Amino acid sequence: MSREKSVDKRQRILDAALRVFAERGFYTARVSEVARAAGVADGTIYLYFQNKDDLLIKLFEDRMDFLIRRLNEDLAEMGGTCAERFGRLVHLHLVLSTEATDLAEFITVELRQSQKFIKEYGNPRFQEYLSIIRGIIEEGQGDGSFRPELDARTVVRAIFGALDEALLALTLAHRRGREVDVARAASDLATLLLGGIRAD
Amino acid sequence: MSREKSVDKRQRILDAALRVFAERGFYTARVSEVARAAGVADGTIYLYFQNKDDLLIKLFEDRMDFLIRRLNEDLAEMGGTCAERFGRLVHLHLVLSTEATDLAEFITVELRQSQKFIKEYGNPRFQEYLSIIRGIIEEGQGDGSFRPELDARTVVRAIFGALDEALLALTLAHRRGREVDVARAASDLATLLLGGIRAD
Amino acid sequence: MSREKSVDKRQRILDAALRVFAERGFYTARVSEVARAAGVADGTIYLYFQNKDDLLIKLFEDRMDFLIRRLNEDLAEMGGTCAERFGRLVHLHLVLSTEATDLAEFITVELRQSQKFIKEYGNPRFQEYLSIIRGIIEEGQGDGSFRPELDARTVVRAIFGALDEALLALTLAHRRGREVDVARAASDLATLLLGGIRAD
Amino acid sequence: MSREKSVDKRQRILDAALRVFAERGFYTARVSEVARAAGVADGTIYLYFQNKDDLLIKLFEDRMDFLIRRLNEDLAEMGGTCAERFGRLVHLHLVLSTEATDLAEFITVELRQSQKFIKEYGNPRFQEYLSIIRGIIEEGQGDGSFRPELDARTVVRAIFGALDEALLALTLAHRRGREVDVARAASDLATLLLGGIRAD
DNA sequence: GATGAATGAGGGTTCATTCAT
DNA sequence: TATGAATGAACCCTCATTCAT
Repeated sequence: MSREKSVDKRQRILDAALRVFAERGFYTARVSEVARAAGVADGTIYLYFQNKDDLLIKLFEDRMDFLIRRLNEDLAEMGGTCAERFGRLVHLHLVLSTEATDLAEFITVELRQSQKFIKEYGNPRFQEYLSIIRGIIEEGQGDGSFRPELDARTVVRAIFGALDEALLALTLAHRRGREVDVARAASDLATLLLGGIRAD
Repeated sequence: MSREKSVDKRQRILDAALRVFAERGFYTARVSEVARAAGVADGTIYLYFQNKDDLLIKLFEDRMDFLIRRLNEDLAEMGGTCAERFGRLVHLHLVLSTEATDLAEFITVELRQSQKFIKEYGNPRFQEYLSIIRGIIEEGQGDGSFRPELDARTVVRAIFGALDEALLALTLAHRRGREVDVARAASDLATLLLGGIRAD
Repeated sequence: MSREKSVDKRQRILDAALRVFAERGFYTARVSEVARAAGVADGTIYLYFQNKDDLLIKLFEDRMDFLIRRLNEDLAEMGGTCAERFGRLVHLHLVLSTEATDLAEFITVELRQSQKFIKEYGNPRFQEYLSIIRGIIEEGQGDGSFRPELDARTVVRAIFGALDEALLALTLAHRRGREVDVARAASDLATLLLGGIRAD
Repeated sequence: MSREKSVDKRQRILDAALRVFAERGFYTARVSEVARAAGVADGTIYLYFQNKDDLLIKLFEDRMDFLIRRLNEDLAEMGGTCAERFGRLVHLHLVLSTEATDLAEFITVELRQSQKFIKEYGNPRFQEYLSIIRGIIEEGQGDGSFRPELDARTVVRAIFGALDEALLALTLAHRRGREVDVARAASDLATLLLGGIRAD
C-alpha cells in the first residue's frame, strides 16, 4: 500500500477519533468505536498510534496545528488594527461551534481533561495558540492602543478562558438544536474584552 | 452507628474523593483509592453513594453548594457597589488556587469532563453559580454602572470562563511550586473585566 | 472470609493450575481455564497471584517444596546405605508417573520451558532438589562406597536427567493407558546408575 | 526466482528460527522476529511453512536430521568397540553446547515443550536419535560387553536423559560466559554411564 | 452499618495469518 | 515469488460492584 494511502488511513482514524471522542468523551469512548467509525479493523489503529493515549495526543496536536495555521493565515492576510484583528480572532474561535462542532466540543471538553495534557504532556500546541493571542495583545500594548499596565499573560489566559467557555456554551446550544447567533456572540464578546483591554 | 457518625463518614468519603479526583482525575481514579483515602472499605462507599458516577455528582453538588454559600454570605455582608462586589467575587474565585487547591483543580478540570454533567445531568449548581455573577451584572446594568447593551448571558459566561481559566492557570502554577500572586491576578482580572462591562 | 478459606482458595487455584498446565501446557492454557477448573472467577486468580507468570512460578515452588519435603522425610526415616537410599530416591521419583501424573507431566515438560525458570528466575527449588541427590552422592564418595574421582556436579546432573527423562517416558505411557511397571523401571534405573557410580 | 534461491530462503528462515527460538522460546518468539532475523517479509514465511507450528516442526526435523546424519557418519567411520563408540556419542552430544549453542538450547529446551511434539506429532526424529543409542547398547549386549539383563529401552531413555540434561547444563553455563570443559564432562559422563551398562 | 473477598463483564492490545499489489 | 499493511479473533487483566459475614 502506498504512502499516500497510509497517510489517508491515518487521517481517517484521526477524523473518526475526533467524532467519537467529541460524542462520547475520551475515557468513555472505545477504541473499537473509533475503528468502526474509521472503517478499519481495531488492530489497524495500532499501526498508526502507539495506544489510545497516543491517539488522543496526536489528535490534539493535529487539530491544534490546523487551528493555529488557519488563525495565522487568516490574521496574516487581513492586516488592520490590533482591535480589528482581535475581533477577527474572537469570531474565528466562536465560529467553530457551528462550522466544526465536533472539533469545538473536543477542544472545549477534552482539552482540560487528561492529566496527560495539562500536567505531564505539557501541551505545547495549547501554548502556541495562546501565543497568537498574546502577540496581538502585546502589539496593541506596544502601539499604545491597549492598556500597558495589565500583565499580558493574565490577560491572555483570561481571554482564552472567556473564548473557550463561550465556545462551549455555543456548541452545546448548537448540539441541542437551538438557534445560535454566532456573529452576535462574537460581537458582544469582542466588545466586552476590548473594553477591558483598550486604552482610554 | 449514630446518624452523626454516618454523616461524618459520608463527608469523609467526599473529602477523600475530592483529593483523589483532583490528584488522579475521575476516570483514572479507582474507587478503592477513594476508599483507602477515606479510611473505609470499598463497599462502604456504596452505602452512601449509588455508584462512582453518583459520587462524582454528589461531590460536585457538595462543593458547589459550599462555594455558592460562601460567596453569597461574603457578598451579602460586604455591601458596596456592583464593581466592588464584582472585584470581591473575582478575588474569592481565584483565592481557591491556594486556599483550596484540590477543590480548584477538581472544579476546573472535572467540571467539563463528564458528559453526565454537561449534557445529561444538566448541572443546576453550575447554573446557580453563574446566576450569582449574573445578579451582579444585571444589578449593575440596572443602576447604570454597567453597560446595558451587552447580553447578560454572554457576558456572564465569558466572565466565568475567564475566571475559570485563570483559576486553572494559578492552581497548576501553585501545584508546581511556583510563587503565585493571587491578589495581583485578581486585581488585573477585575480591572480587565470591569473595563469591559463598565459604562463609560 | 477467614484466612483459612483464603488459603484454601489459593491452594485450589494451584491445584487447578497444575491440572490445566499439565494438560494444555503453560502457554496454551488460558487463565480462564484455570479459573473454571478451580471453580472461581477469572479475577479471583489475580487476588492470589500477580499474573499468569507468577502463577506458574508459585505453582512450581509449591510443588517442588512438596517433593523436596516428601523426599527428605522419606529418606530421613529410612536410614540404610547410600546405595539403598539412592534406590529409594529413584523409586520415589518415578512413582510420580502413576501416583501424581499431572505433577509428573508438569515437572518434566514445564520445568525447562520458560526462560523465566531457567534463565531469569534462577530456580532455587530445582537446585534444592539437585542438592538432595548430591548429598547422597557425596556421602557415598565420603564413605568409600561411591567412586570418588567423578565430579559430583556432573554426576548429579546426569542422574537427574536420567530420572527426569525416565519419568517423562513413564508418564506419557501411563497417560496413553499403557501398563507401566514402575517398580521394574526403578529397579533397572537404580541398577544402571549405581553401576556407574559404585566403587569397584 | 530460481529453485536454488528458494531453497536458500527456506534455509535462511530455518536458521533464523533456530536463533530466535533459542533466544526467546517458541511461544514468546514472534513470527515477525523470525522474519526480520531471516531478512524476509512476514508473509514470506508462509510461502515455505504452513504456520508457526509447522515452522517449529520443520525446524526440529531439519536439525534432528542434521544431528542424526552427523552422528551416523561419525560413528560409521570410526569403527571401534561399543564402549568407544558410546564414548564418542557422548562427546558428540555434549560438544553442541559450545559448537552449536543455539541448537543445543533449542533441542534441550524446546524439545519437551510442545504437546504437539510429544503427543500429537509423535516425534519420529527423536525416536530415530534414540535408536542410534539403542543400536550401540544392543550391539554391546549382543557381543557380551554390556550387561544383557537391563531393558534396553529403559537404559536408552535414561542415557538420553542424562545426555540431554548435561547438555542443558553445559549450554546454559556457556551462555553465561562460564568456562566449560566439555571434554572433561564427556569423559565423566561416559565413565559413569559405561560403568552402569558394562558387563563385569 | 461495615467489611473486603469475590465476581465477571468488558476493553485495550497483541500477533498469527492473509491477500492485494 | 515477495511484500507488509491490514485484519480481527483471542486473551490477559482491571476494577466497579455485590453480598455473605
